[in-house]
Amino acid sequence: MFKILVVEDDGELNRTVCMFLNQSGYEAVGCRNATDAYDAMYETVFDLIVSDIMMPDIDGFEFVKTVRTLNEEIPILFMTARDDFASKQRGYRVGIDDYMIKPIDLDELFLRIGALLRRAKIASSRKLEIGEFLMDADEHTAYLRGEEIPLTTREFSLLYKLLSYPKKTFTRTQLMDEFWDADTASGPRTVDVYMTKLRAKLTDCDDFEILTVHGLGYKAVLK
Amino acid sequence: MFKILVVEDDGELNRTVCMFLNQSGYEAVGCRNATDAYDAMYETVFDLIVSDIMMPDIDGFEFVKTVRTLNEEIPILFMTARDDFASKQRGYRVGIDDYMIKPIDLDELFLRIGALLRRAKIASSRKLEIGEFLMDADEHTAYLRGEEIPLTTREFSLLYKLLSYPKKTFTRTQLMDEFWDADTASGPRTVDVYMTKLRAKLTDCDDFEILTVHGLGYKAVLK
DNA sequence: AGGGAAATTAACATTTCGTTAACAAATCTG
DNA sequence: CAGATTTGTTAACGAAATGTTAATTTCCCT
Repeated sequence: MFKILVVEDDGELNRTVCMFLNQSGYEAVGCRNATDAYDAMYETVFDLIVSDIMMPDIDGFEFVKTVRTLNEEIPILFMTARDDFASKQRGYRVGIDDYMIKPIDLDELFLRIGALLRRAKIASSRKLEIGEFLMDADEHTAYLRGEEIPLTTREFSLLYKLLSYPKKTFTRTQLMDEFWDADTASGPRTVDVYMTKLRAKLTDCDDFEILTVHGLGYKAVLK
Repeated sequence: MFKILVVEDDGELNRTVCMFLNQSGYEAVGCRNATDAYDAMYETVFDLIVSDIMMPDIDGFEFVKTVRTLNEEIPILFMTARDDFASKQRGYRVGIDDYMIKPIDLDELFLRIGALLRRAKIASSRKLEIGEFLMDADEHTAYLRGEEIPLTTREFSLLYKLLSYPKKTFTRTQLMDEFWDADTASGPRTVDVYMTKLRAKLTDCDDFEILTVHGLGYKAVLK
């Protein structure tokens, strides 16, 4: 069971995110400000932090800075309001591991959290859920509305990767480096064929789609 | 968390820059002279140095020369009071990576630092944010007020480059050398077409603009 | 070894992108 | 101010990337 700390001063959003994460199999604790968050962290060891940037008193940057002096490893995901765009104090990049722009797409939040936990080698359950579509890396199966969609090994690996990092573009080479033997002689165009096959098998899935990034590769985007 | 050393004898500017960088999510340490800087570097490993040129006792050139004997990698950005071409040349000769002229535009400083860190491959994220405009190199996407602006590969590369070094003029040849194959037969006027296309796609963006430098090339300036 | 599934290649169709060329507009220069 | 040079813009063409299908090879399992 992974513990997630949600620091967000907007009560409604805080509640929404926590409820969603709890329903998704995580153990989420919500705090309305950084001070409460420090207290919570004093009591509990969290695996990941989701934090707002704009907060009264101590803002997200200050908060992260303090957290990082205590723990350099814990994955941190920032949430920022679109209005912050103008007034925002730049600085998405430092010390945090990922960020999302409000309004928060909960499915995407879930995927990003999964990816962060996996990357942090804290290995989360290897399930992936996007709307009515479900992938289970342990069972090596995919389901759409409860019905199994048979995928071959390659198909599964590729789709799982794309969906683990929604919107992120992968080149054919990146994908092949990861799932093919280093000494394989297969051409990069092989990937194209898999994308065609995946798209064909996923025509009934309205939760995401595989997009081509011309000249680069492919990415999955949630709908 | 990236650590930045700021070497500047003007106390007010030093304080301003450090405060700004700290608010932006970096960890900035200020020194008023080279000797103090050496001490600071003895204690801490920095990821980047911002240094004045004109300083009492040991000037910027001497300082950089010494730093480079110890660390050939660390990005160094010079700040100088006047647009002195000679010291600019001399700066690059002793191994600086970038150069800004006072008065320092803090937003621009932020972007340049980001670009340097990215180039040094230390930066965790490859996002670029200017006002309401956002570029994400991982997604290969650009957003204005949250709405995606579709860019082709070339368009993306060129804009990303220009915005990483605001106000810096790039010649058509420089840009083509970087993004076109070495053996390409394309003429430099090709770049013009992309600038037209970019300007057309960015008509709604008020945060910066692409300017022509007659007889030289193009640059992006923040507004 | 043989059958079947999966992986890969090859070939062709289709789409997208990059480039050029031509002319208009702007800018520089003497 | 006028000619020369540089740049802006557009549309059309050609090249390159991708989509798709089917045939061929490889891999696995019994």
